[in-house]
Amino acid sequence: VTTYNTVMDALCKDGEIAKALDVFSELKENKKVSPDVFSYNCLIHGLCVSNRREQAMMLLKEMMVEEGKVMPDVFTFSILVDGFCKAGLVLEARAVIGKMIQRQVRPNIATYNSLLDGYCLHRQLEEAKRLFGLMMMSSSVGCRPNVRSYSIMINGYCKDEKMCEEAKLLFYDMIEKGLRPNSVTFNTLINGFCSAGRHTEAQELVKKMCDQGQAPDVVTYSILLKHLCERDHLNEAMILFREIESIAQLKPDVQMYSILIDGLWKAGKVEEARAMFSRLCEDEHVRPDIVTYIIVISGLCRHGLVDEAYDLFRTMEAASGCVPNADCYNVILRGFLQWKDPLDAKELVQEMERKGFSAD
RNA sequence: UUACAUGGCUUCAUAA
Repeated sequence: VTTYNTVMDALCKDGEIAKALDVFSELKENKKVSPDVFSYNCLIHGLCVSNRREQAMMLLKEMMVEEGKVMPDVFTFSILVDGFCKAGLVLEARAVIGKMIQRQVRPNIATYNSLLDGYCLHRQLEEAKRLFGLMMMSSSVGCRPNVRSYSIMINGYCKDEKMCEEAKLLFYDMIEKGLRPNSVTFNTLINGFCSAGRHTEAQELVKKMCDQGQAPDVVTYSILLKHLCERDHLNEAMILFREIESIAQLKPDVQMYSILIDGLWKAGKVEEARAMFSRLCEDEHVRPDIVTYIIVISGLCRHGLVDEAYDLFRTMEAASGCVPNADCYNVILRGFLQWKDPLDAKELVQEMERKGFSAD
């Protein structure tokens, strides 16, 4: 079973749900081995990630109906709770928690963390605070907040520029409680301060991070780069980028490249933007993804270079295995509408319709 | 062998 599960998990994480489901039916028909709770959990996870929560719920039903077979565990329910929360369906998530309690399965810290995050993402900070408060009282839900819970709350507060003071309080509170902020916690807070325009404090946090033996990572630098670009400090951004490679010895990832490319396009530095995109394409550690293409295509369009944009649009799949999605079509369509013959745009719309995409 | 937190784009909506 373990072998089957490992395969299914890998398939799910690769987005190959259909194949994972095939392996699952094969496993069901197999006379020697049968699916266990791990098999169900990883499939349910895969289905949730690909927005197929209905099907995930069907699998849960299957587990609950068939007596004496495979019983859902904390993981099963928590995965579903997380799936619903990420989709903004907090009520459904709560219903799942209700179900698990009925089945005598105790929600654990991960279950609550998902719910906390769900509230935060859904702009229900008040609810998140309430739950977090409950978690802090040892008698109530039976699990105290951990580093992740704090990071989630800090992120929630940071969504609102006016609340980063509160975020900072939480940061000190966790240290007081003996929890060590990790790089995610730092990055979250640094991003919050940068977004609020409090760059000095952000820099102090970076320093504090180093002092505590947490070296800034790719995400930390991406955050700094992004805010430098947004403030039109492209030269500084480029200098920092070079230092990231030479001094910090970090390998830029797609997101970091994309941040820079976007910043360069938006600053009108056409040649530098092109050059950075070529660098990305030549870097064997990274591959441009759909977001990168959207950035470059919209950058080209913004500067009237629609033909070049269209060329890239048509070649991206062959070059990087990146299939244009609806957003990508819309970006090139906007370029056409602005710069080209309406008939060409019309043709594009028809192509979109054939693919089931709608123009916005 | 399975679940939970941080960084990238476009449009739109909301908020102001």
